[in-house]
Amino acid sequence: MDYDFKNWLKDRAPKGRLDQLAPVIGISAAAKLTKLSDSALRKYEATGLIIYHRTAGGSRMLCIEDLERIRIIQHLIKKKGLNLEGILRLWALLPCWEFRKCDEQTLESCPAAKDSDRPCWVVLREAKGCEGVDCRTCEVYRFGAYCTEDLKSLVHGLQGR
DNA sequence: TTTCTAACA
DNA sequence: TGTTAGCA
Repeated sequence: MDYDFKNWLKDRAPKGRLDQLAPVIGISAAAKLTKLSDSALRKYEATGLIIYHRTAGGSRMLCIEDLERIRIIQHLIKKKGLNLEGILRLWALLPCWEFRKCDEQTLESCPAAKDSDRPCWVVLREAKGCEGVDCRTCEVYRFGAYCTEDLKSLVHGLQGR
């Protein structure tokens, strides 16, 4: 298998002049923008669905893609009947080693690759880390949010069907 | 203004 | 699931 996840992601992720991953607003402003409470947004983070930026002082900061991620979570809850735990488990099934092209040895010893309950970014944060990669910029974390609608079509398309 | 917890709809 | 209140 040799899927071009980076290009796929480039086509789906929100575009714009601004860096989509740069922290731009605090949680209070984000709450107003999304019409949710700041507690609800913190709950998403506590569950493991989103990794917010933190300021030096420890306050959460959100980027454009975080807002898009919140929109997707809302869609999955309201339209698809999932709950927060369900979304987490769905994302836990992403084959992260395919995205990261881990070698056999790395894959064998990786706790995230064996865990079907929690996404790799949750597992590896409480464990060691993924070769020092920032999960926020990782394709697994980012792709996960966008794949839920058409992961199958991606796979079919890449197999030339 | 932010953090977190807990009660409650 | 999400809001609100109370607190530091």
